[in-house]
Amino acid sequence: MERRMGSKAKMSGFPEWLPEQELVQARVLQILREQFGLHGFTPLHLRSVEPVEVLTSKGEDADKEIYGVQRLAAEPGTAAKLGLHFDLTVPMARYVMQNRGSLVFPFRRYQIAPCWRGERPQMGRYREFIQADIDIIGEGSLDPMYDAEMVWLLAHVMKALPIPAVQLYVNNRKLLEGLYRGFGIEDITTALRIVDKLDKIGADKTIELMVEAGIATATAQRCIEVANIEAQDASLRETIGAFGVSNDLVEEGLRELVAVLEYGHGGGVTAALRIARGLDYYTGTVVEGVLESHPKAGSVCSGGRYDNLAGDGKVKLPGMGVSVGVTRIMALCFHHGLLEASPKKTTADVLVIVHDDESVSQSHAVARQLRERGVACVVSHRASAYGKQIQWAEKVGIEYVWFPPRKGGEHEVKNIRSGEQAAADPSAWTPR
RNA sequence: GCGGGCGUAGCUCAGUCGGUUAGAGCGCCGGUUUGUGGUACCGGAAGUCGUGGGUUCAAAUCCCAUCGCCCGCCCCA
Repeated sequence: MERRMGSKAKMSGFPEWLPEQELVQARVLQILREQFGLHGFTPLHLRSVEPVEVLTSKGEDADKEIYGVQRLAAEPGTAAKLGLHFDLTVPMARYVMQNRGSLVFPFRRYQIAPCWRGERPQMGRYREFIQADIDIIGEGSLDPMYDAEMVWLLAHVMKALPIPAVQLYVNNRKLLEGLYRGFGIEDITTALRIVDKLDKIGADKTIELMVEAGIATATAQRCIEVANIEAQDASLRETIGAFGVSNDLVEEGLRELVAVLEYGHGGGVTAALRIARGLDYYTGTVVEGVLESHPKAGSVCSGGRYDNLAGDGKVKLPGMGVSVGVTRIMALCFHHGLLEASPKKTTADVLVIVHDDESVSQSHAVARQLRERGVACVVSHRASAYGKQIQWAEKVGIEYVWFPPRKGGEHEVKNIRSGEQAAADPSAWTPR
């Protein structure tokens, strides 16, 4: 059966990296796993597919971006009962509900996995993308202190990655809702959606839209004043106090938000009251991070508190989680040249030269000896001229070329960057 | 889902008021260099001009359709 795999065209929204890029991403993933592990989060792999009801129950218009999954042989015209998850939080909530009897709370886990959304692709926005998601779930209740800890953890993790600086912005939905209620706004969701466009369309247009939605001009103006607030410390209390709105939501939201700010970031996290985004299951703290150098490229990490995602009438399983948009980060960094692609296109550090067809097995023996000691290497694919073999090593970014002994001579290693060549012992030599 | 742009060699593109065998740079392969790369010079391979149809003596070029990719909106990692 002769069939060529795929077409040469890229599939929009399904990014695939080159080896040198993939190696950089692998490093990023490794750091994320190390950091998450350091904080006691357990890696947990959950399935990619969920019943459609599970995926849609917590997001109103999320259904149109969900990819349905069914057998090719399914009855034509039938709606898919299964869908690919669009984030890692919703499946995790389902899992925690199902296994709550076997889990120990507060439950911490992380998962790094692809997610799928059927949106129109663009730079940094894909239909398949890797997300690194980390959550902590409480049983009955979850101390607001965890909100602060998770935001701190997110800031810490982003700093540990080999990427340009990320600025984190936090807000609190209780605070916003409390203020908006205090202003007399009833349809909070609509108001927030409009205000969220402030950056793009400007204040005048925003007010116009709000008035169209039945909000008084003066009220709309106050909303915009709120949206413009930024703070890095408890001075936020006075700023908010000036609006003269006092209710439980405002008090609670303010307390939580200030707690996040004061968790020891030293100003690394900014409260920005314009941040209203995130999936709509968030109930309190919300956080969002952008690359300082490219804030308009969208958020590269985000998260928040969700008190009602998991649990039913009887059990309450509130959670706090954040996730890192690995694919978006990689795409932005590659596109804008924000980080060096790996100089290497392979994991090998050494290329073992093959002198001639008769000594191939000798070269393989050297390679085995090196690998036993953890030195990554490959044997040259062809006993061509040394220059050709060295050239191949150069092309894939291998720094060392190993010459097995000839005619009873010694092993030699050449560093092809420096040009240095010297005798070496395969049972002792290590790169660098 | 709505709006706009673009599909010519592996990559980036030139060529388009229709006219002989469709070009460049980079990359790739080979040679100068009788087995130790990177530079330089010389040579070579490589294209159903996205696809289908139409107009014409003649289409990469004009018309229609279709598919794909990219950008903006929406939304979000």
